[in-house]
Amino acid sequence: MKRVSLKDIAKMVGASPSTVSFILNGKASQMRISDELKNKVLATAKKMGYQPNQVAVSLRTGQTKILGLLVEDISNSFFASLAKTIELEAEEFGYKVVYSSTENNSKRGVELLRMLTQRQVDGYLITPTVGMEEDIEMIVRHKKPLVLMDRYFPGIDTAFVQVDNAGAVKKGMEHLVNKGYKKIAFITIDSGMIQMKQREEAYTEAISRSAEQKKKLVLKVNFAGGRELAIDQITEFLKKNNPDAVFFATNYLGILGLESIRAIGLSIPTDLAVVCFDDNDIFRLHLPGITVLQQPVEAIARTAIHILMQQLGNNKIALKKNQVQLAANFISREST
Amino acid sequence: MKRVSLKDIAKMVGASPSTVSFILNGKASQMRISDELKNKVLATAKKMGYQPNQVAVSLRTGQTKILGLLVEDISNSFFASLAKTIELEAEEFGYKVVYSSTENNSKRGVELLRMLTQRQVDGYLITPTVGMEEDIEMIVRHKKPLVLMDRYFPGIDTAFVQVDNAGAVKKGMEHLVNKGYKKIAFITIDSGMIQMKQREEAYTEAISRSAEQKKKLVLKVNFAGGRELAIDQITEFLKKNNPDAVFFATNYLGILGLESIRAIGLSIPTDLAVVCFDDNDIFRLHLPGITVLQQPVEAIARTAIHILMQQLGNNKIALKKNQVQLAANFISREST
DNA sequence: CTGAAAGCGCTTACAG
DNA sequence: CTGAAAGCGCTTACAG
Repeated sequence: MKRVSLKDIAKMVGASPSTVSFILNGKASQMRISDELKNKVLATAKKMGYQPNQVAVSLRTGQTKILGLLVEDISNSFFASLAKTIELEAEEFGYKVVYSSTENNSKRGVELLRMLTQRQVDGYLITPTVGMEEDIEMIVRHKKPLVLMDRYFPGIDTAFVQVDNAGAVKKGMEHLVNKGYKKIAFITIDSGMIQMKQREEAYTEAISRSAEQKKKLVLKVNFAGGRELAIDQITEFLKKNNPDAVFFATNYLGILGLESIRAIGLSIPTDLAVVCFDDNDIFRLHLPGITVLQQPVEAIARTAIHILMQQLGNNKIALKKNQVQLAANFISREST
Repeated sequence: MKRVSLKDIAKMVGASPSTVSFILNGKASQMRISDELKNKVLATAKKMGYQPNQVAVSLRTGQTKILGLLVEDISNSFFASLAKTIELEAEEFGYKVVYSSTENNSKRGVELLRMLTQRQVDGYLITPTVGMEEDIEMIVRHKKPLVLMDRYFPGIDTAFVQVDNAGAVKKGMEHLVNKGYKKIAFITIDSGMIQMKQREEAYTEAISRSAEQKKKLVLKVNFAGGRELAIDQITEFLKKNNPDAVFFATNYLGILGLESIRAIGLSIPTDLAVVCFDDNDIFRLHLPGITVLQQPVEAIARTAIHILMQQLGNNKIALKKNQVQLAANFISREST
């Protein structure tokens, strides 16, 4: 069964395709088309189950009404809720979102970006990885609507929205210091991306200000070997350095860290206090509950969409800034 | 900066658009185009950063090379990893996947389905909700490639892939019975979809076979009131009926249930044993670990893609069946 | 008030 | 070996 086209309907009612197109697009009165013809066309379209071919519409109008969203990993809870909120927000403006995961692999990221370009998306929402600089610059040069999220490239002038990483880590560190912890470790990943640098710098800064702790204690976990090896790295680090508190720089590090802490047999917070960046069902349900810096995911998504919509000329509200940092929420639980 | 088209390149090198098209599509030798021209075209395309307009290609060829995936909720870990595996598998066959969440809302589901149709996806992978019957039938009538996942409509003849729900619940119930539990409750949702019915029926069946337990003990949680109210329903049910074991029918019910159990102050498994359908980071990390029936997510995704590819005529391997049930993995932890 | 025509950017049978 | 032409299904300025 072939799908019915505009032309089919035109033939059926004995009008021209253009007239049918006007009617179906709600321009009947504007084009002073008779109500009789209008109703006939509408009825026929409905009866025949007409669905416009969006591919043709897109080619003709130059607009796909699709936004391309690239996140690091859609199966990570932070990115999943980011994607979900963005999808819902975009719908409000009549846009559909297609999303994919870069898996933090720049080759994959670049390929996906090109694919989005070839599919003619109207705008881009990207959490870039190292290595995507050139392709991002290309989008900027083409003056395509673009908002980076969670991170950005300091050397490239684009809109972006992220959590205030420095402020969040500062808040967490102050909490630990005030509670009297004197040997606070920071566990992060070996990444060149700005958001991880910001977090680590804030830790370094906090230590340099501390009267009690003189030495940084940083582990950069290498993920190349997979999950088990990552846990081993954390275990070894904790055993060797014996900190009294640990700050995990991302939610997945925190999850691995909890496994590691359990394997060693340390009890939280007596042997070791724990703070983690990003909230998560696991941290809430864990016994004891884990103290976290929760990212304002919904606000990040909403802000990103608003900035993008402004670039697309779809927004009434004029935003002042297109480079935004939003404060994290400090949630104190029993782990500290 | 406008994007460069085939025609631009043709003009640039002084050849016709058709020749350029053949070269760019790797048909140069087949069309006996001179190596000189070929290299010139390739070099020019590269230099000018040519990217084919897939919208135009799709309109012309009638193929988008896009699959539409509709899951219940992408921020649920089960569906997130399903989506991820499907995306990866589809890539192997040269297809891109666009996905969305129905949120178990049939109106939304139907709208999304139409949107996929209008976008001319080449095939559909759907976890349907109640109320999508008509639109699913429409797809079947149009003979569009379609595979349902996780559930299906008994009255509509489509391909589908799901876990063996009955077998999984049976396995879990036998485990509980063998461990000596005599008052086993089943907590599920108030859903008309087949997969939930299958799970509940298997519970009923197990109870009817049991020598020790005569009466079913079933709670159907109503989600309309949101998360907190759902927890309240579980709390009240557990307090009132005081079972010695509870079987949660989905992962999100299990998570809510753990909160509820904690709120009541019951200890697992002494006061109450727990088994849950679907595995999850939380169940693995929970103290005590939660015994689960893990769905073979990757196998489900792979099987679904293979069936779809067969329908699309892309597969070498001939599958015998297009309605598949796959066994769950029983993972015993400390909660039972 | 309504229709014929051009064109979006491609691919591919057809002609030479 | 290469080019001119048709056509995918729409939208929209133009003509009457």
